[in-house]
Order: sequence, then structure tokens, then C-alpha cells
Amino acid sequence: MAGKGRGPGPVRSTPMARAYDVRAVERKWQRRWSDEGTYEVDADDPRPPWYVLTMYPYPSGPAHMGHVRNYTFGDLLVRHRTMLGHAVLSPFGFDSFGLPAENAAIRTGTHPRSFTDARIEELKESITSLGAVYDWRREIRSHDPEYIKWNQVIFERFLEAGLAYRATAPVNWCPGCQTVLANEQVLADGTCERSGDVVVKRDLEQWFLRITAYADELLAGLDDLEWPERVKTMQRNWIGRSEGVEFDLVVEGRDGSHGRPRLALRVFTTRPDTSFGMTYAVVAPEHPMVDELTTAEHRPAVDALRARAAAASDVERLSESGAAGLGKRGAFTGSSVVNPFTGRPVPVFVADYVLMGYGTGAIMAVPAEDTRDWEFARAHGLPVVRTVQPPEGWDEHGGPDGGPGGAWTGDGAKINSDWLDGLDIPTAKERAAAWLDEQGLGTRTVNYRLRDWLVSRQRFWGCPIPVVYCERDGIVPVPEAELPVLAPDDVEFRPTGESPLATHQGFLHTTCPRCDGPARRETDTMDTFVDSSWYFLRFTDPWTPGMPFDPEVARHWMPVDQYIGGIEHAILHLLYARFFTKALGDVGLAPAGLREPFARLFTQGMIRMDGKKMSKSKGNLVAPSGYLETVGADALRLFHLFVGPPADDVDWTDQTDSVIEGCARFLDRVWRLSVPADGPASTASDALAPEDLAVRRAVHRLIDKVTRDYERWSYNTAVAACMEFVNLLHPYARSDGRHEVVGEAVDTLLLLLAPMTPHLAAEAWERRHGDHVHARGWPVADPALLIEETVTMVVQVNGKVRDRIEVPPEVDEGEAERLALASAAVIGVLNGVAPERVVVRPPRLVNIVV
RNA sequence: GGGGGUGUAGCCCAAUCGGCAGAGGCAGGGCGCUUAAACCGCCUGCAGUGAGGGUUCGAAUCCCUCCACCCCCA
Repeated sequence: MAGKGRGPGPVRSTPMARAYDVRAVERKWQRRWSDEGTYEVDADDPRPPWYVLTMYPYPSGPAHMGHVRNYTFGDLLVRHRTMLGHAVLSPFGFDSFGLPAENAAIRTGTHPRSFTDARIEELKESITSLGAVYDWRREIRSHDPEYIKWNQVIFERFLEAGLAYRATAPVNWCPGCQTVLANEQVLADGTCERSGDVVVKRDLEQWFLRITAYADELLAGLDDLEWPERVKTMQRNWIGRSEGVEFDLVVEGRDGSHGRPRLALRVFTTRPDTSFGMTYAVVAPEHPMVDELTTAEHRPAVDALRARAAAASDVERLSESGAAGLGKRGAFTGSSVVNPFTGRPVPVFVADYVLMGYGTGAIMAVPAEDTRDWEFARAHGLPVVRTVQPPEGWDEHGGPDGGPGGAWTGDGAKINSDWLDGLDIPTAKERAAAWLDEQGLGTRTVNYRLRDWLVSRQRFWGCPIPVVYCERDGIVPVPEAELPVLAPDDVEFRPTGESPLATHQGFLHTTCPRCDGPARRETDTMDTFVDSSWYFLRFTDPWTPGMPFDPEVARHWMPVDQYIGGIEHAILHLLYARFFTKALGDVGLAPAGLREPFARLFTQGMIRMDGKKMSKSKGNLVAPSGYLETVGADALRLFHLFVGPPADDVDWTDQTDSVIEGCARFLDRVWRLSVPADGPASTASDALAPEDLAVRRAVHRLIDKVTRDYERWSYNTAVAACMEFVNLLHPYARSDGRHEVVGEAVDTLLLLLAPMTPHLAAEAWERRHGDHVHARGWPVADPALLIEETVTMVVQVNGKVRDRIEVPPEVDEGEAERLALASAAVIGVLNGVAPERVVVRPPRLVNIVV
């Protein structure tokens, strides 16, 4: 364990003595599951299919506790579903392209492939040693040439279908490194994480995937998914659909008369109802009309603003905290536009709080009803005209500085708006939009926050984009027969930040597949999110030649019945994968009817230490290896299931090791109960005594409880129920317990534990019965044994518990009330006072109100 | 700034439909076993649910205001 001085594994100086040879048992069964191919399934399996998938990991070396937690949940589901009678598809793979391997190559001179393959072996080994089982025949590595090939085929099909295109886009450019940076590589202060230079925006030709073509379907499809609400909300916000109006603001003096061509600024607004309150207009610094709008007098200020905006990130530009500095972040162009609603001119500003990428890159500003417009108007001394009546006292309450109340963005009656006066906002919106339509000034449009997906990366360790640039033929895709395009091995990694591909002459220069003339290869690679956007489909059939996967086989397994992963992928990965599933269907590579990849999603909590997420970069990783040596995989798995609800975060503390040992102690108790056989045999052949029956009832209540807990992802309470049951069983089995009752109890316990602690369950079961516990069916509770003979009825007086009475479960209201009022404790408390009211909820409760 | 989550015993957590605040574990204490200790077995405190208000016969649970921590977005 790095950095914290707690040392690997339990702090105890001598390892705790265990009831069985944990390491030998765990190794035996891991080998057995692998050798016998127990969890290999095929599409022609007669059992109903069930697809469980845990997000494939980036191979960063041996597993850490986050992996353990993740793969414990996944493995539990695989084994549980199998016991329920399904053919469970449980594949594993590696998201093996990415920056860390490339950085390691620069640092050590090792080729990213050998570095990555070594990390994969480590991770694979540690995942296996947890007892997690997979159909390893289906393993995917995204840097595998076969996977690269199909990635490239998919890209070319998208290109053909118009879903991939090349366009100019502003990118983060580091002048020091002479390269493009991903947003994550730009520090909060706008500098490059590597060189420290100030990162600037620069327009470059980049490849995009047209995810926006699916914006509406991506939004609508969320409704039917069994996903956590908050993930769905995050995706909805990310897509950011907004309905509004686009219309023209004619530049003053440029209405088309007097021999000068008409010039108009097109703006987008979601609030056409506020148009009468427009007191200025704003264009983004990148807007193409800025030059034409700017008069000579104001050019220096405008140019300075544009230079500063080019250096700022979108986040900085939109941040409210920067509102104080808005005075410096806007400049008057010297031009005015005419508000078509009032016929009056308003000034046009350039300001960085308007982004070119959203809407039309220009807005009408209504400070009375928009917070940022309000701040800007105040900074520049611009007028404010309210068009919505704020609630009583709004302005009197005052803003932060005691001035008027600020922008009012809520509902209210329209004012100062001529023919809209008195209307509510929705109606006024509708009327204003209709008017613009009638006047031929504007149209209703839908805008999305979602942008097309920029997939170009100036990196070496990624999937090459399979096109060449020919002087004669332009962009030419590499013919499918020549795929995959692979990066050359004889490259040199230099700490310049520049992809070695861009300077490798042998790779760079090629011939055009169409005209055989000289051509240049694309040297950008694809965003690694492309690899992860269809790997779940490849898992269903990585074998059929000539296609990435057979759509018919994919149809058999898809959608993934249960997808498991971290909340950090709530937006990008999960949105891209949804997009790919739809797009692949539309280009004929995936089943056409398959529109959603993941029917159910579960996002597990993360592991924290000292209040921070446990991660390699924070240097607070805890490795499972020490625990595997001491308490074993089963105890560690049990800990992760027991520590709390799976969706909650886990705090790794000084006391965690003790809790893990407690889990190991519990497993020892189970072992002693189950091996070699049962408790002392009873010779009695007569009917079960009440104490025997009590154990049988407890067994069936346990089946019922654990089964329901598994279904609701409440593993912590399932484990607690098993512990409680062992506490009950232990004295019975160790004294005069009947052979067959103890046998049923222990067998049931092992079956219920089999998905959680597979090695112990398998070994104990084999010793008892000689076969595989995981091949047995999931136990079913006998309803007759679930019926309670009596229940405890609580008797309250004014909500305070005064007595408890044992009653039959089917007791009726009248009898319950009679029993309650007859209680000596109640009579004593009432002391002759007649009840005012009696609330009867048989058979659990009677509340007497006086 | 917006959205979401969490807050119960010294600690991790239960309480599934508004009905007995405690299932389980950790740590602590006691007893048994032991030459002794560990292991093992048995027994056992300790909170009134972050704060305040409301609804209700009855609130950890529903509503409102606030506080603290965490996550996501801007």
C-alpha cells in the first residue's frame, strides 16, 4: 500500500490462524473453473441468455481495491444468474489504448505494446485470483490488430454514411509542445500540464462523428432504460435540448436600401417572449460578422477582447464567478441592430460569455430576465426593461449590493410588451414565435448543447484513422482489404508531446488507393472512447470472419442485461456507446432493431481514503494482493459486499483491516459447520421437535430474505442475514441438532453463499456431496415454513409502547382492539380514562389515543 | 451558480408501504477453555436518527428552512 505506512494486508504481526488452507482451496477452484471452462457459453445454449458485463478496464497493472469491488459485484451476478438457470455471457477485455502507455514509452523507451501487454497480464492475473470467472475465449484488447481493423472498418462505414466528417474546429494548442491537448491536459489556470505554457485556441482540421444526428433519439431512449435516475438526468442535461426561435436583427443602416447590401445578425433565444426587453445584442468573439460590425474607433478594444477570449476555456468564459470582471470581458462594436419588436436600435457588443458553438453565436440580451445579461448590463451601464412582473418584494429585497433584485427568471405576467402584456410566459412565447414566423423574420428551432464528437487525437498509441490525403482525389479511405492500417514499430518517442506518427516518413508517405499517385497518410488516431463504444457487441461474437460480429449472434445476447461500472462514465462512455449501437444498426453492422446497448445499469460507489477517491494518481491505492495471501479472496469479496450498500462510497480506514478479518472469521465458522459433515447424528426417527422446526423455519426465512436481497442489490443485508443464521445454527449443530436438519441448514447456507464466496462454497460442497455447488439450482423457500405462528403486536398509548402481545397473524381488528384494551399495562396507564380513539393495524399494532 | 447524494451507537451499517429505533459486523468490557496467551465458545454496554419547524393517532422515513461532507454539471 503506497504512501500511508499502513503496510499491505492486516496489521496483525502474525497472520490469523484459519480453519482451512485458504490459498490452496482458492487456487484449486480457480484452476478448476478455468480448466473446465465452466463459464464458457455459446449462442446455441438452450438456457435463456443473460449478459452481465462490468466495464472493461484500462490495464494499469495489478488490480486495486476499486477493481476488486467492481468485479466482485459482476462475478456475484454471473454465478447467481447461472444458478437461476441462465446461460450467462460473462466476457472480459482491456481498454488498452491510451496515454499512460505512451507516456511510459517516452519515459522508459519501452514500446507501448510491450508495456501494455505486461500490465494486462498483471491485471488478468489479479482478477483471476479474486475468483472472478469469465469466458476468456472472448477476450478483447483494443490494441489487437484484429480489433483495430474492425474499428477502422466501422469508421469507414460511418464516413460512407455521412456519420464521420472532417471539419475545422478550435482545439487546445500548446505552443511549447507544438501539439493539441485534450481538455483534461489543460490545467485550471489555462496552462499545459506538461510544459506550463499558456494553452491557446487554434483552428485545425479534425475528424468528427455525427452524434448530433441522434440527439433526439438519445434523449427519448433514456425513458425506457432501467438506469439510475441521476445518470439519466446527467445525460439529458448533457444533450441539453432547448426549443426556441432564431430570428434576424437587421444592422442599423444596412436594411438593403441606399445601395448597401442588407446585413442582419441572426440570434437564437429560448425566450422570444422577452424580446420587448432587449436592450442590447451580443456576438461571440469568434463570430464571422465581428469584423464587419466593428467600427474603426472600437477596433482596438474588440481585438484585445478577441485575443483574450482565444486564450480562455469555455468553463472560464461561462463562469459566474467571473461576472465581476465582465466589464473587461465585453466591448462595444460601434454598431447597432434594430429590435423588430420595438423598431428601435440597440447596441451590439462582443462578449466572451456568448459561445460560437451554441445556437447562432449571437444573442439578444434581456438583462431583466437573464442573470448573465443582467451582470453584463450592470457592468456596462446598459438599460434594463422588465417584461415579466417579478413577485411582490423582489426588487425591494434587493440584490447582493442592495440594488434592485436582479434578473427575474421565473414565471409572471408580461409587462412592457405591448401586445403580449398580461399573458403568462408559455403563451407569450408561443405568440412571439408565431409573430416572427408570420413576419418572415424567424423560425422555430431546436438547439442542443450536445456537439458532434471530435475523435481526432494527435497520439501514437491509438487506432489509426484509416484515410489518406491525395493531391488529386482528396480524402480517400484505405480499402477494406488493406486494413488494418497499423502504426509502425520503428518509431522514436520523444518528450515533445508530438505523436511519433507525424514524423515517421515511411508511414506518412504512401500512394493513393484510387490514382496511385503520391498521398499522405492521416497521422491522427481515434479517441479511445471509440474502442469502448462497441466492444460489448464484439464480445457476443469475436469469431465470425469478415465482420466485426455477426448481427444475428449479437441479437441473441444483446442488450446487455446488467452493465456495471463507475459513475464517472455516466456521460461520455455511456452516451457514445448508445450512439454507436444506433449508428451501427443504421449502417447494417449491428441488428437494426437494437437501439439501446445496456438495459440495466448499476453504478457502484467508489473507494475513498482520507476523503479522496482511491486512485493511482493520488498515490493512495490499496492492493488486494496482501489480503489474498492472508485472509483470501473470499473474505475480501465478502468484505466488499458486507461493508455497505453497493451504490455507496466506501471509506477505507484504519479499522477496515479488522472488519475484513471479521469476514474471514465468519467464513471459518461456516467451514467448521460444514466440514467434514454435519453435527452429531440424531437417532430419533419421530416427528421434529419444536426446536428442530425453529431451525427449519429459519432456513427457509433465510432463503427468502437472501433471494430478495440479491434482487434489490442489498448484499450487505444478505451477508448480515447469513451471519445471524450462523449464530443461530451454531449452538444447535454443536449440541443435539438432528442430522437432516443441520444438513439442510448447512447445504442451504453454502448455496446462498456460493455467488459471494465461491471458493469456500465450492470446496465445502464438494466434500459434502462430490459435485459442483455452482451447478446446482438456486434454493427455493417452502412457503409453508415462512408462515409465522404468532406475531408480536405492539400496544401503544398516545404513540408510546406500553405492552407487547403475541397474537395469531390472522387476528382481526375487533379481536386486536379487545386484546389491547384488556392488557393490564394499558389499563394501568389509562387509569379509567376512556379512549378518544383507537387506531388498529392488525396484527402489528394498536395505538390508543386518549 | 445549478443538479444529485449522504448524515442513525466510539466506528461501518439495518430498519423493504409512515407503525417496537437495532439485524449483522468492528472496536471495548466480562466469563468459559488454556500453565499462560492467541484461537475458539458464550455473555454484554453504549444512540434516539445533523439542527429547527410542519403534517399525522404515530416520522429515521413525508413536507419546509438551515448546516456539514461528497459527486456531477456550469
